[in-house]
Amino acid sequence: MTPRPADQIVHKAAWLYYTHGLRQDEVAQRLNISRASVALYLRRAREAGIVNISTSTHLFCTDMMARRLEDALGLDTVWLVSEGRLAPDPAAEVPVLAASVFLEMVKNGDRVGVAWGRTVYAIADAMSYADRHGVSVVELCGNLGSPYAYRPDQCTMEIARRLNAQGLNVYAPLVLSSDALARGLREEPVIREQLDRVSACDMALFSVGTLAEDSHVVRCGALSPKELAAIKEMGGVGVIAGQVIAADGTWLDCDYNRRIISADFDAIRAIPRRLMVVQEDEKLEPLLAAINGRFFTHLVTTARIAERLLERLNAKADEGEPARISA
Amino acid sequence: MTPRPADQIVHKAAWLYYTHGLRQDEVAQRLNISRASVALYLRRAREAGIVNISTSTHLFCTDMMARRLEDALGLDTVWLVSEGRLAPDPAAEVPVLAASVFLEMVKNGDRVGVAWGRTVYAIADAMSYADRHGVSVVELCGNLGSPYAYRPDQCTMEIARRLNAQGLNVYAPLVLSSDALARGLREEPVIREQLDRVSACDMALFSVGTLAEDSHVVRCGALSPKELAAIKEMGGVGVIAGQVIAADGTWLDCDYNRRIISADFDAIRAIPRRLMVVQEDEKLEPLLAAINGRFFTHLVTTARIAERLLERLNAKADEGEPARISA
DNA sequence: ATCGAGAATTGACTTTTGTCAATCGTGGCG
DNA sequence: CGCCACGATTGACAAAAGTCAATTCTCGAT
Repeated sequence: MTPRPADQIVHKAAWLYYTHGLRQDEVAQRLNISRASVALYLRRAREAGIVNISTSTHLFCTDMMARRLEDALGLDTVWLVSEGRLAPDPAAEVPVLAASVFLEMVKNGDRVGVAWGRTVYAIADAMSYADRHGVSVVELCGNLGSPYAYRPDQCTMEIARRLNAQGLNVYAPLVLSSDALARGLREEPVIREQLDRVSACDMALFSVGTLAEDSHVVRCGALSPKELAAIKEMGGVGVIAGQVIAADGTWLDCDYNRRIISADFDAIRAIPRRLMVVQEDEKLEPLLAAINGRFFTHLVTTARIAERLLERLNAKADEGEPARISA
Repeated sequence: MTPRPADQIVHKAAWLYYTHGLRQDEVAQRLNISRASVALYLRRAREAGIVNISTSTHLFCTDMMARRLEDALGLDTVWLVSEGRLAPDPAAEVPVLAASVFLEMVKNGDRVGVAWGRTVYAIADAMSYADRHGVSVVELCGNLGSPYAYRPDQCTMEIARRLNAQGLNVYAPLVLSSDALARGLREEPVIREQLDRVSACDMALFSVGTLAEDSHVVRCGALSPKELAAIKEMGGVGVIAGQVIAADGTWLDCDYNRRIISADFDAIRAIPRRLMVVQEDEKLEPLLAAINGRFFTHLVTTARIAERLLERLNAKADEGEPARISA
């Protein structure tokens, strides 16, 4: 790869400025260009990810509530955003924090599984560029062909781009029209292989979906309002990687779930580090279900949700039913 | 590591400033402190590693290496060609890159000194035509009368033609049969004047030669295999503008060198911009010698050579002998 | 050769950041 | 209880960085 002269000078300016700590006018002098150009090049370097600036997320796991959640749920680490001067709207801050946490969690050579949805997309969007080696990003579930704004493959590819990693998509639709077809497709070697990659992941990133009329699965066309009602009737409370789960965190045995191409829940649970991100207050119930299903080991959410989570856990504990929830 | 309360505010300031891109005064307002404090906290955050600013190593690894070489050798600019789709054989790309680098470096009215050799000839060959005014191209050393393919005057004239410049040759053989004759010739006013032109050059272009059996100096007939062996015995490792240099970059005091008509090393070093071009892996040792002799300010070579160069420099530095190499 | 569109570059100006002496607050000690 | 010492904080100024309209350069089309 012969360097283009244009990039060369941008990189050089960034090197002198950030690595050597020269001032812009010194850089300009060295490169025989105007200081204004240096400022321009530096901006480009930042935008192109030649320079990475990351901030420690330590601040958000110092909360007492975060500690209590970790203990109560047996989680590895919990990060909480509380409202205050720092974050006028905590929910809006969640993807930003999640992006930083995610970057801190990804190590060189990792294989990372990502699900999809509005939350995951927002995280991808907030993520800064990072300089990882040998990372691959794989989809945890099938795709949606429709021209929906947050397509699974877009999430995957965008995150891969930011990590300078390889993106691997699943070449199948998320939801098929019949059980039989889905079963057949799952047995296809290509698809089989792609889904098997999941358990070999080093970490995973996902959110949990709700089962409301305006929820993601409905709006993206995977689930019709009529089906939705039936599924809720049967005990569905949330969505993990496209599949419906019951309140106890188990796979719901329903027609819809049988028509899905997605990672097996056991395969997901085999991934050592699994980051769950929850923004919306409405996701409390689905989140509780995900907890019961032991879907995640790390959590980023708002203090408000954490509070309500703890209330619910304590209530359960008082009723003498701690077995399921406190792992 | 429980954070001290004092660290909390540093974290917050860093988060708002670096992750959210607020200005210092905005951060100050949010945290109810003075902007001066924010500036102080941010400095601490950087020093404590709460924020991490790094330049990408993977995405621009050849650029990184170039920057490191520049730093280690105190060079003005280093350009590297690495293998890739564009250049299956990086060495073959070197003259092409060198030609465009050279053209960028030549300004109207410049006097350019060129040495000769296969590399320089290849550069001349790869050079596109440019419309410079008042440029003159002068030879850095005497000529070879023999019908050798890459004659010094051919290099000079070809480059002059491409630059629309005036070519000035040295009207003397490169190597004479006796010390005395060479000394006499050097005192000739015409020759004297021609060699004196060298230090008045604005830039120079050259490569460094090896001292192998099949090397340029041998094949062109300047040096017999027997003489070659003797010279290597005496510590010769490379050739600059027809003259043999030792590993430390100094002129080798030998019979051959005394019979040469070429530019004085101090005159060459007086030229402000000096472009060294190295294609072949075998030239590592001669190149190291040329570095020690501070013969060049700009370098075009392959990533492979750069890598080995850095290894060697680091090895030297570890042995506590950095004085010579890191200028 | 000439022209013009679009990109790159720059000088001049504004905004933001860095610095430091002066001030404030706090805890230890006589 | 007052006083001192010392780190934290700040206001004011200097330095550096950001911005943008004007200019120059580039390159392709006529």
